[in-house]
Amino acid sequence: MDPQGDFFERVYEVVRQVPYGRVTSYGAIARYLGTARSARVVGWAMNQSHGLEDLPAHRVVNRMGLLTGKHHFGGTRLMEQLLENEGVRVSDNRVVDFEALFWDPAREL
DNA sequence: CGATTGACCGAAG
DNA sequence: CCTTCGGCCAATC
Repeated sequence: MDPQGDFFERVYEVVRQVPYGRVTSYGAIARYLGTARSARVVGWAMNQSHGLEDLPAHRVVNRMGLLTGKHHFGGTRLMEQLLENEGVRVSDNRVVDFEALFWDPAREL
C-alpha cells in the first residue's frame, strides 16, 4: 500500500519537522524536496494525509498565508483553532504576521 | 489510455 | 494594483 512511493512520505516528514507555532507553504516544501515547480503535488500529498494525526497540516498554508486547506479539515474552523491554539493568530482565513511565522525548510533546515 | 482536476506558484498583461 | 495564463506532477474520472 505505497503506490506513491516515498514522495509523500518526504512531504509528511518535512511538515512534521515544522516547529511549534510556525507555518510553512506548499511551495517551500516543494522547493526543499526539489520539486519546486510541483507545489501542487505537495497539495495532493496533504490530501492523502487526512488520516495522519502526526501531520500538522494546519501549519501548512499557501504562500500568501491563506488557509486554503481549511475546507478539507472537516468543514469546521478546526484548522484556525489549532493555529490559534499554538499562538498563531488567524484573521479571516489568513495567518497574522505570516512572514514572521513563516518557516522555510530550505532556509531554516 | 485521454482528459480533468487539485490544500500552488510565478510571470505577464 | 488586479486579473489571467501557463506550468508542472500526480491522482481520479
